[in-house]
Amino acid sequence: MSTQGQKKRANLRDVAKQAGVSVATVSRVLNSPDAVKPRTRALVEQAIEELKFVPSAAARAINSGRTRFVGALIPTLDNAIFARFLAALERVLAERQLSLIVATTNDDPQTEAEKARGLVDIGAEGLIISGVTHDPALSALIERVGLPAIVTSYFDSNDPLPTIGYDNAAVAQTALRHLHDLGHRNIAVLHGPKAGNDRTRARLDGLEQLGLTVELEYFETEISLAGGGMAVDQACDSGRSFSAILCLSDVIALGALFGLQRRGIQVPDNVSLMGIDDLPSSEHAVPALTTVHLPVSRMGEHAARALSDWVESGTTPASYRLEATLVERASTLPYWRTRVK
Amino acid sequence: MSTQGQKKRANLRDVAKQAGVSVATVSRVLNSPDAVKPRTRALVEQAIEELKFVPSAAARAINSGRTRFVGALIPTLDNAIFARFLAALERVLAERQLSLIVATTNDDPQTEAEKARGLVDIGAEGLIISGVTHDPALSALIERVGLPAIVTSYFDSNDPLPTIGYDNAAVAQTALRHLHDLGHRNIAVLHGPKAGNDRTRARLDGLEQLGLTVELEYFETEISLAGGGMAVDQACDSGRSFSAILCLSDVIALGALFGLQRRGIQVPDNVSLMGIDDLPSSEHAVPALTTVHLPVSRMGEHAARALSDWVESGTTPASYRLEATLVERASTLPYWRTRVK
DNA sequence: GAGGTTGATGTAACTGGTTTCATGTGTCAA
DNA sequence: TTGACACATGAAACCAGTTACATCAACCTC
Repeated sequence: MSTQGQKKRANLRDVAKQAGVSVATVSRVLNSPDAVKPRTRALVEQAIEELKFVPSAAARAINSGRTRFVGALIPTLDNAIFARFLAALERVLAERQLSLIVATTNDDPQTEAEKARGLVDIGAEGLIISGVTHDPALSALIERVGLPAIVTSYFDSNDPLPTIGYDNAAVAQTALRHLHDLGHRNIAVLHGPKAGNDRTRARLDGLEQLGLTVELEYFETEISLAGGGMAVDQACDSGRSFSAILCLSDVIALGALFGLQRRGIQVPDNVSLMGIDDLPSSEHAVPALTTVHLPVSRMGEHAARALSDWVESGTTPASYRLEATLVERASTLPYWRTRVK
Repeated sequence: MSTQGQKKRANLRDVAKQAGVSVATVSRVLNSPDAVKPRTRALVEQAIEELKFVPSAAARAINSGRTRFVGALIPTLDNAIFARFLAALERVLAERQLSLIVATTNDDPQTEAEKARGLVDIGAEGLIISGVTHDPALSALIERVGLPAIVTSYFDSNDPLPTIGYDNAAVAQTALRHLHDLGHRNIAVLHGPKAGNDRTRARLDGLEQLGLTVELEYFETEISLAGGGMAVDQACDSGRSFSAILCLSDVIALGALFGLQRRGIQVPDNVSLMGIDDLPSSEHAVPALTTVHLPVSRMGEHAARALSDWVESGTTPASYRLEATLVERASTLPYWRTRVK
C-alpha cells in the first residue's frame, strides 16, 4: 500500500528516494551503468522495478535537444509507388535509430503545409517532402525553423532545398521515345489529375517539349485501376484510333490493361501499352508491361541517409539525381506488327 | 549583429528580454493571446518574428505530459492491405490532431518488440499492433508502461488487450465453404509463410477445423505476385489436379491468376480461383476475382477512434469484431461447369 | 604520515516551457 | 474619496530529466 503509489507514473526523484540515493546516481544507472558501483546499481534497479519507472521521453528530449523522429509528407499511401518509397525510408531510418512519422497530403499544398506545421509542433527533427508544388507557408516554415528538409520524387539542382529524385520530364520522354522508335504515331496519353500534382505536370510538359512528330491525345483520369479502366473506355469510344497507349503511371496502365482485356482488345497485338513507375504488378501482369523503372527504393534509401546525416551532423546534403531506365517487356510491339482494332 | 544571435535557436527567455516583458507574458501570447493587451502582444509578436522563435515541442510535452503521437506496428508496407489500413488510421488520427509513427516488423516478434521499445522511448502515447503473435517482452513493456495499445487484424474478446479485427479462421472458412458449395472437392490452397504470421496460421487452422469432405493440398509461398506465380506453377506441376485454387491472400491470388494466364489456363473455365482480402486489384482484374472482403479501412478508422479516445480520456475500448463478407465475382464457377485442364 | 590520485556519489544548476500566485494599475459605484 | 473589483503583468515554482562541479573516502607513493 505504501510502496505501490497507484496515483501516477514514478519519476527520477521517486526512484532516488526509494533507493536511498541521489537523482544523479539514478540517472547514471540509466545512461552509463558502468560508472556506478554494482551494489548501488542493484539497489537502484530494484527501485526502478518496484516503481515500474519509465523515463519520460520529453524530459530527455529537452536536454538532448533530440526527439529522434522525422516526418514524411507524401501524397498518398494508396499508390504502391509511395508505399514502397516509404518502406525503404523507414528501413534505413530505423537502422539509424530514427523513427518516421507519416503524413499524407492528397496532393493538396495547403494540407501539406498544415501537416508540416503539425510535425514541427510535435518536434520532428527533419522532413522528407514528396513533390515540388508547395504552399509558400511551407517554405517559410522550413526557412524559419532552419529545419533539415529534403524534397524527393523530383530532381532540380536549383531548388533551394536539396532534391533527391529523377527528372520527371525526361522520364516521360524516355517512354514516348520508345513508342516513337517502335513506329507509333497515334498515341493516347492517359494521365492523372494535373491539379496539385507537379509530377504529372512535369511529365506532360516533357512530352510536349520533346517535339516528336506524333499525334498525342490526352485523357485525364484518377490514378487508380478504376481510373485506368475508365480512361481506356473513353479513349476507345472517342472515335479516334491509336496504335499505342502511354500511361503516365503504372497503376493507370494496369487499369488500362484490364479495361482492354474486358473489351477483348489484345495487348500488344492490337495496341501497345506502357506505363511509368515499374511496380511489381507491371512485371507480373500478362502481358508484362513495358515501363520506365523509377528507383523509388533507392530514392528512399538515399533520402533517408541524407536526412539522417543532416540531422545528426548538420551536413546539408547535395541534390542527387537518380536515373530512370526503360524496361522493355511484352506489352509493346513495333507499329508494323500491330493490327489496330 | 547584436540582435541577430546566429548561434542557436532562441528560447522563451530570449524573446521576453527582446520584448522587454516577462516569460509568462510571452507564454500567454502563445497560448491565450486574448489574455494580453494588444499593445504588449504586438511587442512580443515582433520579438518572436525578429528572433525567429519556434517553441520547443519537448518543453511543451514535459508540461502537458502529451506528445501527440502514437505508433503503429505493422508487418509490411509492401502489401496494399496494410497500406490501406494505415491510410485510414492516419486520416482519422490526423482529424484528432494525433500523428502516426510507422514501424514495420516483417512479422518478426523480436523486431516488433524492439521497435515498440523505441516508440515508447521517444514518447508514443499509444500503440496499434497488427496481429497476434508477440514477444513476451512486448506485453511486459505495455503492461509496465500502462500504455494504451490496441491489437488489430484479428479478433479475440479474451485477449488481455482490446482487439479490433475479424476472425481469421472464419474468414478462411467462408472462402472454403464457397468453393465447397460450388461443388469443388479438389482444392489447392496457396498461402503465405506460417512462421511468425499468426493471421496465416489462423486461416489455415480455420480450414482444418471446418471438417468438410474436400481434398486440400497446401502450397506455401511468399506473399507477393511472384510468390503466387511460383506456387501456381508448383501446384500445376505437382501432378495432382484441382478444380479450384484458394489463395489465403489476394496478392497471391493475383499472382496466381497471372501465372495461370501465362500457362494458358482459363479462369474460371478450367479452374476456379479465389482470394481473401479484397484489394482494389481483385475487383478490376480480368476476370474479377471472387474474394472475402476484409474491411481494413473501417478497421483502421475504428482502431484510430478507439485509440485516440483511450489516449485522450482514458477510456479503455472494448474489443470489436468486424464482419468479413464473401464477394462473389467472375473467377469462380460451379464444379460441373469446369473443364479441368 | 602527508600529499596525490582515483572512484563513487551527492548537490545544485540547467534545459525551455507552463502555471500559480502576488502585485500593481485603472475603472466604477458608494 | 475610498473600497471593490477586474485586468494586465511579473516573479518564481514547477515539470522530469542531465550534467558540471564538489565532496569524500580509499588507496598508493615517497
